[in-house]
Amino acid sequence: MSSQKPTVQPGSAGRKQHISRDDIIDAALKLLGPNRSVSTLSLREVAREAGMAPNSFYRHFRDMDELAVALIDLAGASLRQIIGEARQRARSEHSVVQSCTDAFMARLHADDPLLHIFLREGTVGSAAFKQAVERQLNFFEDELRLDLISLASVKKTGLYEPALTAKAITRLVFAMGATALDLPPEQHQEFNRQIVVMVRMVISGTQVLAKGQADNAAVQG
Amino acid sequence: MSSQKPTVQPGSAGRKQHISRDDIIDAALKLLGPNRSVSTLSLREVAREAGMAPNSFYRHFRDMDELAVALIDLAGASLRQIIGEARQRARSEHSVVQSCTDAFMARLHADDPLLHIFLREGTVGSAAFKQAVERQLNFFEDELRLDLISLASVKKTGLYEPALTAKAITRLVFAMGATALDLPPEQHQEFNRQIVVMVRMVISGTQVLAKGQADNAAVQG
DNA sequence: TGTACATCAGTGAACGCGCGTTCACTGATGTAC
DNA sequence: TGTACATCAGTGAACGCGCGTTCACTGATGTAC
Repeated sequence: MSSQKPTVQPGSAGRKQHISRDDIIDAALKLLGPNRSVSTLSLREVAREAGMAPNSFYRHFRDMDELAVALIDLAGASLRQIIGEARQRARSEHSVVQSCTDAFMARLHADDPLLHIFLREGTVGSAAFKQAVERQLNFFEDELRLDLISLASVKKTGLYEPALTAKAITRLVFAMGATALDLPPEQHQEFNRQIVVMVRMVISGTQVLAKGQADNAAVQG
Repeated sequence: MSSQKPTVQPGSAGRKQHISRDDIIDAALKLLGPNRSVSTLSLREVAREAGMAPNSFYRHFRDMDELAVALIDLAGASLRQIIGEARQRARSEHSVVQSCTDAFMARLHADDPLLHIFLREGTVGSAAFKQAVERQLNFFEDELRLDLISLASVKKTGLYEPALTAKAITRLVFAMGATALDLPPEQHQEFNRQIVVMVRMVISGTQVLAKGQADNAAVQG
């Protein structure tokens, strides 16, 4: 039960039968935990945790950067699935935005290392890494954009620049989420409230701007 | 004119006369440039750039982390001064928010390494580092809060939770700024437009929420 | 003014360490005949 | 069912490197007398 030792079963001979990409990814995630940064992981450390020789790493990834990109893609896919489920659930019950925000924050407070990387380290690292993060964020923005459009159509409200609105909400929520990772649990509830209000501000704002635009057009037209 | 060599004057004997904290900070900034991350700087590298022996570093900083905190404090102070000047200028002329946003983005596109660190690396690093970033952000939020209050009072508009509004704007602008660092110059203008619209959304939103609140109170009172 | 001395910001040399990467290897697995 | 062989994911050993940190030192500067 020693917590830091690599997880190698005692009976295993010198040579591992098979190592998969997922084994390596799992090892990396185990090491990352809630507070460590990807950039502080070393190839040897990951190999050690995966119970394999350091040079075996190269059979699966070109370098640590490629591993980092894999982690981000995984994090994005995982989070999007969760948000997607929340979106489905919300169709019938209550506000889509509220439901998605709840799901996001539940995940946030679950201390998922994948999400931590996504939120924290999107702006540092190699160009490839940053592009991977940006790509995942764009997926979110795109799905949210569609939500906002259908929401506006149902509620008969305006919507000023849907793409920009989606971007603002996404970036705001992710930025706030990143700082929330360092918050003590007793502040989670207040934090959740703040996020919801902020999102409401942006949505109310986009409706006002849309209305202003429509009024203008009416005057001119 | 070789670009990467440490800046040591040829005539200097083995021993430096005097090394200041600022010399070390300058060396760090020179190394950081537009794209490198603080966490990739080594003590020896900074010392080399400053033209001093590695161990001399300890005469000025406990470790690299203390240097990083010093950089952040510097970045915050510098940016706040610029924003402060923009705020003063705006008093008479035009919108405070517009003016501050302009100043922020001008600075952003000036490739100031200090600002890069501030925007990019606020969510990684040691606890002390993250707290330093958070502290600087809170300064911004506080000043913006006061601006928003006086703005609302002048324009006779409502203001729902000034502190939260200020926080939303600050975080949104900084998050967008961080991603903007990787944008090619020809997209700067479009980016600036997006930021301004986003801020307008939040401000319009807070006014709507305040109005809703007031109406509610009127009905109940 | 001169001398003795304390201070302390600078230094050179050395330490042990973990790192990424390379090399030639090995042995399990699948396939052709 | 056997046998020979190709493939290739695994390995151990070794490399050179830059790192953070330590130690005892030195010599410029300021101060007391």
